[in-house]
Amino acid sequence: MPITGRREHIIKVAIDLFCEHGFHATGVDLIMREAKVSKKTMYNHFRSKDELILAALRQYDSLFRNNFVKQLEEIADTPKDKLLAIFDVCDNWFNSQNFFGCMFINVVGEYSSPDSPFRDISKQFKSLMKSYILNLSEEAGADDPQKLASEIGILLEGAIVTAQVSQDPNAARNAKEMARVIIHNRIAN
Amino acid sequence: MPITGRREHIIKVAIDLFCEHGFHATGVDLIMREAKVSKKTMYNHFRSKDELILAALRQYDSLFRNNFVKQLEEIADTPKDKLLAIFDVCDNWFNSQNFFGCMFINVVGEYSSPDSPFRDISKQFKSLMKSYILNLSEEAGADDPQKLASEIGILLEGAIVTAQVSQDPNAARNAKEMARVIIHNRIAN
DNA sequence: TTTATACTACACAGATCTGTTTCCTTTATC
DNA sequence: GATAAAGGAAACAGATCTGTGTAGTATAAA
Repeated sequence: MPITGRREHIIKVAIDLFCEHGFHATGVDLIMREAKVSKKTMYNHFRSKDELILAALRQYDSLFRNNFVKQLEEIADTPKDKLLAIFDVCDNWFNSQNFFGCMFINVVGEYSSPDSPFRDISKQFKSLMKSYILNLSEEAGADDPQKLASEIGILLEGAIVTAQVSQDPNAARNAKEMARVIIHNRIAN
Repeated sequence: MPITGRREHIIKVAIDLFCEHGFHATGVDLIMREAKVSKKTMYNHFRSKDELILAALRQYDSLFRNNFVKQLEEIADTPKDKLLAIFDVCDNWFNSQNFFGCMFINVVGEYSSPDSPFRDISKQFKSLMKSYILNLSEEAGADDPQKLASEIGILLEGAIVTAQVSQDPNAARNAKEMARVIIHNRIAN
């Protein structure tokens, strides 16, 4: 194990465990055991469990968004197609082995205090996702890009939760069909 | 305190605490303190914390659905109006003081094990909600009631999570507008 | 080779959690 | 009023959790 990668490695392991088992249920001991590092090392890199959670959320934030956009641009060219392709990327995500819903939705369920930093990061993540969608909506020539972006955002959240809780394999496809109708309805030409 | 209401009272208190703070973070001690009952009484009524969680989920399941349908029928008459009124009821819910998202979405975030009874109850709750929506879709004369019900369901989940995580006050209204478009698109006459 | 840094392994402290038990009091019923 | 069931208060057990401290080891740079 290269010395420089230790911190990143711990975060990576922590992300997986937090996603699968939640935040309170995932103990520091489990993380350090899975990451194969000593507790001393853990607390050398992170002052507390909360700081590790913070680091994990931050890392996952950029990781997820980069990956999401990358996949999107691989399978769609025009802004309008990209808006629709959001749900194709989701379909892959939902059917992947390690799908446990959205980490940010889940963390807000566990930490609802209005001044929790985890809430802030989650809200910011959703805001950044929406910004990207807004950009696509503008490029696609929507009559009201803000509204269309909000709507696609709701469809996205709805698909995620439906796939997670109802375990509906058609969640992404159903959301995509709605998106198609809405987009058609919200773009003049 | 009437003796017959003790069990119900504990469940009621537990529901509130589980909703606000989550399930792992809510200790048995806090519940018994808030409910003003001794630990003996708690464990006399519930074999374990898990059983209390189960009872809370079951109680909230019927409570929420009854209340939801009741509100719906108070403000809308026709099936089509009821489908739309779903999001008006949501708007009230989201703006209520004690809105911490959907208890069933939250519990699945904390207990993702495929054989967890909490998962089953959550899935069942979502299924029952969808059944009701499906009934309305049929009565409204939708071309494909199943599809419309699935779609309204996704909009509902999306609105809940958007209100909870993004704290968007327009979540319900935006979802309703989409519902209007979709319904118009899915009903022939 | 010396020295500083980061690591492992592990014991430990202190808090908290679930669940049990004890002792005593209240309450409902006969 | 006697009796039985249920509850309250609180100690307790045992597990688990976060976080610290110690002692010894590997590694990298001087």
